[in-house]
Amino acid sequence: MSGIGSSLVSPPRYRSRPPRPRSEGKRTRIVDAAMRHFAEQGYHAARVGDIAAVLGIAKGSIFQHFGSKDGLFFEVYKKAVRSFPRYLDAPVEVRERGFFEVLHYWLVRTEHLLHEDWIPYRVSLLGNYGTDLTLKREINRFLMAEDPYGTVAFVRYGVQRGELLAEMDQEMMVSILDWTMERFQDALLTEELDPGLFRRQGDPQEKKDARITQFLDVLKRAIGA
Amino acid sequence: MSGIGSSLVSPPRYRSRPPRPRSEGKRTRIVDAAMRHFAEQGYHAARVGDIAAVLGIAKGSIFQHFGSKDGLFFEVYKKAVRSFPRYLDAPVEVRERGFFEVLHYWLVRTEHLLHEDWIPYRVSLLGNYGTDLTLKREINRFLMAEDPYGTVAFVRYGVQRGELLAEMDQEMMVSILDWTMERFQDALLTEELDPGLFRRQGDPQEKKDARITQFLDVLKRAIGA
DNA sequence: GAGTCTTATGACTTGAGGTCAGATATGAGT
DNA sequence: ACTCATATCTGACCTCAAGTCATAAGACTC
Repeated sequence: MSGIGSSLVSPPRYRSRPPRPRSEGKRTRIVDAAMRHFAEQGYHAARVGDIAAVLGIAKGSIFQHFGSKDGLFFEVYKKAVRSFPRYLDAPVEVRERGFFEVLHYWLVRTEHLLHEDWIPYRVSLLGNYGTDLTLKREINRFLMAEDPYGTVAFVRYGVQRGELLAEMDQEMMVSILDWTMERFQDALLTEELDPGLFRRQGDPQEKKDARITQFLDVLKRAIGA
Repeated sequence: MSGIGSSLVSPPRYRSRPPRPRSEGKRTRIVDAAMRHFAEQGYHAARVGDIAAVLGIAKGSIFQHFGSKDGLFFEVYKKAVRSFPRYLDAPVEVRERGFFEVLHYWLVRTEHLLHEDWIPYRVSLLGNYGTDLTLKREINRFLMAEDPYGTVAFVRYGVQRGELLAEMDQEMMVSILDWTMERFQDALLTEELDPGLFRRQGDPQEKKDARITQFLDVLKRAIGA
């Protein structure tokens, strides 16, 4: 844990310009193996040496490519988050039914996506709550810069359709949506990934559905037109 | 970072029953020094050895008392959070003006409290976002068990006064309040403690007040009667 | 003041992140 | 093919902080 912010982002010095294809491929393989490892072990328990061993390469190699454990995790986190769908990626017929139908679609859907591949979800959980404030700052910068879930566009969409309050500050609505959706999904997901991490223990399916509906009602009242 | 959950909570084995007064006093002194140190350095950069050095005691002593760095931090975190006021600690005249006036009171007030003593706020930030999922789980258990801000009682108060929706699940309202208040306060506070940690950079005071009003409006719509 | 329990000490062990000089591969130019 | 420059890989090595533990010191009881 270096703590030097800059070393997090800037890759090794000799990377003067062109990332050779061989290098690019190896980076990808490292990130994939690391993603799995972080997801399984958690940030602290994960060992860079173990990741190298799994890949059959030298530990030093990983540090050449990513500079530090932080740096490696940051790449892993970005890849994980980028693999998630954006709000407006919902099917057209869902989108046509409106803003809150899209939200409903994704809330229900998240659970299925989780079962298909829980690894990136665990990584995003780690990035959001389980690393270090220094890293968290990088992560927040990334989330603000990329808006990976497309929340901004989604809110604009809701306003254009007249489903969201036109007179409310859009940035406020984006924040509210980000905050509550993240927490609500964490609460749903961690029942399976990390029992006890957030409120409540596993509920039966019908209660989950009821909670989703209830949660959407709250949101509708909060920012709906 | 042991990762063994139990070692986190259960202090050293020989603590069969009665915590002698001498021991209790020393624990307190260690926790206070550690709180300052964690707040200043962050979780990872903080060194148990440094804390011991400041106190002029042996590092081993700290481990005797708290078992691990995690264990020490957990105590520090609990103390920090317990030092915060509960919602219903607001002055009577504010309480009489109603649920949302109490919220407003604390949102404005938080900034002042922060300036008086930023240390526990930073520690709570560390506990919420900057340590480890294992520790985070303990922390969430603690928050659920103790409800240190008195959110449950506060929501009940709002319902009794007829200011909150009687027909909505109270636990849902508690969650919504916890989630959004925490994040909103983080956003306000970290502008000063950790610029760039959350959305937006420092705004002028009048914009902050406007945001508070706006945020309260959202909450009123969301869960208000 | 002997005996017993509690607490403090600091040298020691462990182990993971990180470094770097040298070995090795790659690819272009001739 | 051969050379040479550049990119990449390696693994022994270093650093440093968490955590351990045998021993010493203190405190309390009778």
